[in-house]
Amino acid sequence: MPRRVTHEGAECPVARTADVIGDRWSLLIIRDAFDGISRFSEFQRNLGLAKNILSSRLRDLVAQGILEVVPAADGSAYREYALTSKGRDLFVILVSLRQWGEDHLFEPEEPHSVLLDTRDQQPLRKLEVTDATGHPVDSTEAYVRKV
Amino acid sequence: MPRRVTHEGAECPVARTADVIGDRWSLLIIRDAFDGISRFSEFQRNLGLAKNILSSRLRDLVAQGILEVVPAADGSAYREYALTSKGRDLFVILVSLRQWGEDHLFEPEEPHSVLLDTRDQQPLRKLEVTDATGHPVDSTEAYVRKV
DNA sequence: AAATCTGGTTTCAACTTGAAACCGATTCTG
DNA sequence: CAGAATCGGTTTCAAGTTGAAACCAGATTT
Repeated sequence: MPRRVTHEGAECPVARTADVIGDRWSLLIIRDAFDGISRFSEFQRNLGLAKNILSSRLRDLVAQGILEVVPAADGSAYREYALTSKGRDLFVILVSLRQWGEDHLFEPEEPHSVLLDTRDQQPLRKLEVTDATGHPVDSTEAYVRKV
Repeated sequence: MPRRVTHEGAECPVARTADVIGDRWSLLIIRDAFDGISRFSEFQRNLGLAKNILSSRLRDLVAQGILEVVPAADGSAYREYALTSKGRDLFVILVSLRQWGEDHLFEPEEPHSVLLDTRDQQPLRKLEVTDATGHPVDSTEAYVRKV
């Protein structure tokens, strides 16, 4: 029986991360959470996904400790979903996805949303992979050492 | 009929990127490609996924311009898959996934593979989101401006 | 008190995934 | 050079996942 393959126990951090957020909806839910979305109905309206799928994804993200359920900020009896510290640390991943998409998935003049620094309203600087001393490193100058 | 929802035309670069690589296998195939894997059978052995799925994912990645088919380096009649320039630009995404996984998905003493700088054998520096002047910015200090 | 909104769960069909069998072309082996 | 093994897939089919829509209980609004 073809159970969903999992990499929970993988020695490769990329594999484990892909296992947790390597799914279109999870990534978009997290993106919306960074944009301040917190209620079930807001996620649903904004993403246009089926409620059962949203329900399942939110449950998974809470189970992973990426989101947590908190009482509604407006004092009502409803619940809200908020990023945990672990979830907020996904920010750099979202930024890397955004920057790659901007560079490779839009036509030169095609408009897209932009992520701006609140202080100066300027776009953020391009992420850069660097070595221990801060010098740029590209993929040919690094290798994975197996555990 | 529930056709696979797509965000090809989304105004949000994160959504478009998630559409292209937001899938467990694609991400792992790309990871392996960075590790120098290039042949169908190598990917299959290394990832342990079904051949039909691998075939389908490779086809998609080639269609997206992330991989390209090239003649085998050993002069045989077989083909190989190589990262394109667009594919190599995914490096920073892989690094961000790796670093988050290292920080949040392993127990303190649990071993995992590490990405090292070829020159000095040291781990790479932690990625940092910064503003236009290079100062660190966290998710609360940035916002998305819709197009 | 009735109507509506919220946050789901259930149901069921279509689609995707995965394992295994199969296959033609290429390469290795004796 | 014949036969065996490897390579790079495709086909088949069952099981799992996704999605739309209906449904529902509790909270809120009118």
